[in-house]
Amino acid sequence: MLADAALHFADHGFESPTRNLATALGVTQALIYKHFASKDDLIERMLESLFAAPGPEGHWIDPSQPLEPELLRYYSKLASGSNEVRMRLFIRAGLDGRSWPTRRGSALTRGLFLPVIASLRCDADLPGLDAVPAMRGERELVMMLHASIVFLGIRRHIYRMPMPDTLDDVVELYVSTFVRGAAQAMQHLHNTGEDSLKVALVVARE
Amino acid sequence: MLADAALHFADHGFESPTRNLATALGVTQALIYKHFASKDDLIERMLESLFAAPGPEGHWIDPSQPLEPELLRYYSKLASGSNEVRMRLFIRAGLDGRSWPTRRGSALTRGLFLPVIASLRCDADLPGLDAVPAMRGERELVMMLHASIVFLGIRRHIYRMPMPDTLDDVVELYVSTFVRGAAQAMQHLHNTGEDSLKVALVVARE
DNA sequence: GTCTATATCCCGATAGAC
DNA sequence: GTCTATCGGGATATAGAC
Repeated sequence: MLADAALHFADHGFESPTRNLATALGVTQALIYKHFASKDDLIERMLESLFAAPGPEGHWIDPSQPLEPELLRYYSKLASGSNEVRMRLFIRAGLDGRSWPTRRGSALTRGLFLPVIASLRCDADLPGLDAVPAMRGERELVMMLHASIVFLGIRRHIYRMPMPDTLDDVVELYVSTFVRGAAQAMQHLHNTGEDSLKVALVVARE
Repeated sequence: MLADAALHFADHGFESPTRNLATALGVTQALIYKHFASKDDLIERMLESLFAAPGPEGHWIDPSQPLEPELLRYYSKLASGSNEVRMRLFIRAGLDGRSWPTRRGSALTRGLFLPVIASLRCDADLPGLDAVPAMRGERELVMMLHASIVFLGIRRHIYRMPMPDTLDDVVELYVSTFVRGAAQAMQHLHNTGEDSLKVALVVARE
């Protein structure tokens, strides 16, 4: 039931009347209020079921493996498995000031960005994260790749632009371009003097 | 008046009641219907005033100038001047299936992507666009940089994450990382055999 | 141009039968 | 669990005075 509600709200927005939702579910409007205290209660529980992922606690990228294949594996899966319902609700939630999108930030930093930074450091013969904490600039650097992949999903699922079935070729293009560019960017970040990009990253412990 | 309506709808969504809009404008609700045939008429004319920009017809990037400073100039301006109202309405319009977002695609290709591709070709000693038409992979490559910059605006204006006042340092990081990575990506794109990334780009004449 | 007043319909939510 | 029926408020849009 929550999954069907998600499908409906993803398409029609949270302001869609409960009567329309009920029709889509094949039940009467009144029944919704036997299961949920209010419309907002339904929406929040639906978002929770989607975004409060129990989530793998470990790293999504293995920093002990070569970086480029790891990124390819992760982002190919992300791009091909990118779910229209999830993405549209994630953006709608952001526009409406619901808190789910921002809550996921620290999980992303711990599961993805930090291991990628560790791997980039290793490849560039730079000190590990134990010796020198991750810097804001390093996170922004990894965010560059992440943003470009997520944006493929925005083009496909938010604007519904025509896209080929597979984006593996584009993901490969982005990952290889990033890895080559990032090697020099990492050197630059670690060699310059004081800089706002060098500020140590504070990662919420959740 | 349209500008004030834009401000209101950007925050509260297109479903916001006309009464609330009228209050924000400091007029009565009935007055809106003396100026606009319907609520949807008002919304469409507001979006038109924002997105049907007469627009500079020429290139936004000068392909005869060195690429990196040109990109820095263009994207610093885009990132710092990125307008919250415009961005939120652009995303809302996309979610609601309004046509303005997709209509702007070809202007972007002609004004930005094609000149950048021309400049990248030149730097890599590759044939010009007259000899070999722009390829899909080249546009996707430039899109990588574009997406990463636009995503900064999404973090700031859609999710309203705390961001520093200036993002010039991040823009500089992205542009330099891109330019270095793109040099090799361009060679790769032009040297491989048949590939979906090599398909010639069709640009709508508008 | 801007207002008051109002028609008509639709929304979220509840009551209560089966 | 699911339905029918309905309440009170709020939505878009119109009528008509100043």
